[in-house]
Amino acid sequence: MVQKSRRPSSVKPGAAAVPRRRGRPRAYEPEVALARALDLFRKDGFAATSLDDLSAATGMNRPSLYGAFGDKRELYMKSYQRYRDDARAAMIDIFRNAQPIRERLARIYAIALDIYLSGESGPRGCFTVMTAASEAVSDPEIRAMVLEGFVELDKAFAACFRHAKEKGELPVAADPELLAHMASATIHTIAIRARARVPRKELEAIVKGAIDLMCGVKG
Amino acid sequence: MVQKSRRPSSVKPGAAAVPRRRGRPRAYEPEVALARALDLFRKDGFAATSLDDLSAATGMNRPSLYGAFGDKRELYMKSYQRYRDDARAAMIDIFRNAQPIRERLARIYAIALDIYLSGESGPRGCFTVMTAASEAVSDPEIRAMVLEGFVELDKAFAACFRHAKEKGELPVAADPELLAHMASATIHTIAIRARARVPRKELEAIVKGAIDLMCGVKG
DNA sequence: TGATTTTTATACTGTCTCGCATAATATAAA
DNA sequence: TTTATATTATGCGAGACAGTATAAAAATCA
Repeated sequence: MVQKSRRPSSVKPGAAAVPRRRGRPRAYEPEVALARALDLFRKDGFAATSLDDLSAATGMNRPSLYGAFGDKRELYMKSYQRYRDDARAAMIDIFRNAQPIRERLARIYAIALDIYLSGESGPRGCFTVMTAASEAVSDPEIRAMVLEGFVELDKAFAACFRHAKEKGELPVAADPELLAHMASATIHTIAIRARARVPRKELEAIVKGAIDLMCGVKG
Repeated sequence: MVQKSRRPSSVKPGAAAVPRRRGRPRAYEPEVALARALDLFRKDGFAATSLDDLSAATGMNRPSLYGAFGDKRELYMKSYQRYRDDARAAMIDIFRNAQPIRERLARIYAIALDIYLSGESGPRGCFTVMTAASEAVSDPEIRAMVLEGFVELDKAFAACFRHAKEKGELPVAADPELLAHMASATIHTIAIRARARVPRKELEAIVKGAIDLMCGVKG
């Protein structure tokens, strides 16, 4: 459960030779460590995750953690950014390739459910929602990040609905921004319910109903 | 900021004489103390709220807290039950008196917003959602309470939509359970966004859009 | 080889944490 | 009064916690 302490000296052959750093080499890969930290934070949240836990999970001792990521709060914020980057990467081609709106929404929610339901010791939900529910109230900087997360999702959905409307898939009276809020609401409700271990089947039923309502049952 | 240490000896005149307890009288009223504890938990959550904080807020010293409510976890669970009782009480006459569905929903969401946006140091959102986002994953008993909270809300909304359908306010094709899930989703999204300090106006716009979508714009 | 640089490893510090043990206090009953 | 009971008040103790100081280790450079 620890990063292997001696990394293979192999360097990608074609890649430009990285000018070997000067001192003792790192025993960890920052990307891997950050992913492990994110795993922990997603499960228990900021306050209930100790530096000892983080140290054990990342295989880094305390001073290395500080050197690499700063204090606990900074590590949390970097973990959150990483979460957002991962989620964005998982969705990127959906938002790029234009498909029929219903298909598009179905794929988005399927990926969201994969993210929310993953985790060895139970589903972990959406990290944006978790952070909103905890640190966001008392920490302005974290609150700003969370708010940005909400807005980003709203905008992405709105773009989908606008596109669909132009294609004539939605009634002319349809309001893309409003529909986007409902699409986000659906994301939020399945994220929260996932943490209470509502089974995937039920969450999928909620998603299906939401799509029907937003796009019209006949589609 | 402390409960007055000597309570007025006045007993409700008409009420049956309470057979005075034997030992030293309590310096606190359990109901008041529980409300203060709930206030704290709603703001910072379980892990970030210390017994010292709780002691200060309730005006009870540590042993009294333990005597009255058990350990921190028990106090948290009792606070949560109290939250649910309060919310239920605030909604009771809405779910009893049958009104047009749109009016009914509007009133429910207005009360919900009052609850979510209250708090001296910023909006605190919905305690059910907060608990789902934190303790629910690792604590089965708390998870069960949270799940119950979701189900209770879903059922209450479903009853509203069923009633409206019988009255002919909704299309015959309308599915009350499905609409209930969307109504709950709307609750969840405004609860979460409230904690990120989204202004009330915006939350009200989301609510209005959701009602239009669920009930049909023409109403 | 020796000096320099960067990271790891160990251990420490002061603070906070929860839960409880003990003693003081205030009431009712005998 | 004295005794029994129920609460408050004080504070202890073992452990967890975040962050850091110091020393050892592993690499590059000269």
